[in-house]
Amino acid sequence: MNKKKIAKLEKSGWKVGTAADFLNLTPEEAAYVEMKLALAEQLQKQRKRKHLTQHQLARLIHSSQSRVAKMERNDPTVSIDLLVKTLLALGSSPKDVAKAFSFREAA
Amino acid sequence: MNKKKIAKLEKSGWKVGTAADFLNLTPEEAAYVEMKLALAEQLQKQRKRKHLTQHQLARLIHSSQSRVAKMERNDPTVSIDLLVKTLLALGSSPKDVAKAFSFREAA
DNA sequence: TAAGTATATGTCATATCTGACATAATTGCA
DNA sequence: TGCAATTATGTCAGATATGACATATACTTA
Repeated sequence: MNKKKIAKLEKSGWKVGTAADFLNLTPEEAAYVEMKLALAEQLQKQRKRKHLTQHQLARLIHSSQSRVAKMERNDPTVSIDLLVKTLLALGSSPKDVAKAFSFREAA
Repeated sequence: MNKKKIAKLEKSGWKVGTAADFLNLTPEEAAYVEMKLALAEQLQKQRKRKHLTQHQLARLIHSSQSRVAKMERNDPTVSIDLLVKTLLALGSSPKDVAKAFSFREAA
């Protein structure tokens, strides 16, 4: 499964169900994109809870507004590493991150 | 905190305590390396449980024995993404990964 | 001891991720 | 409506991660 295809899925399909619903994703691939999405959603939630703009969060983690936007939009160029580091910077504990890692609220 | 230093810490200090015990790690940095270490340990555990050699696991994930070794040794060039993908390939569920993500047995 | 198997380490070319920038689209509000 | 603030998207040069290879070290067992 190539990355472009996953990116497409991420853009069009996310919000209506789970990644596993889509074509040609192996269970591992589906689990992986699900996990990334869960982290992305948790990130936005935490940012908003702290009443930060993307720009402010970007400064906090020495990154840029555009990259924060990509994180929250689950852009395929964003790594789990970056998502995790950002959640930690927002004050999440490893346990919080672990929770975000495996659960995701229905949209 | 630079990467070389963390690599050093990972090599020398890990096994006797938690990363947070060491100098100059911010709480986020400490949490990050702790999480990576927990994933690395879980990975080795799962591989051994399945009676796979590093070489066999490498073939399974289309990687190389040396990279598997680096994953298990927590080499700083290994990303969380790769660790997570590998755990999923070994049959772990996202919940399993989440557990590994936040807990770590004493050595 | 030697030979075979497994794991560890160093290096490198290539692939992927990164922050940054420009700019577009969206949102909120007077 | 218009304007300011915020968020989204495309691009790129530099940074980091990757698989692969060579080779070293460790561990069995004959």
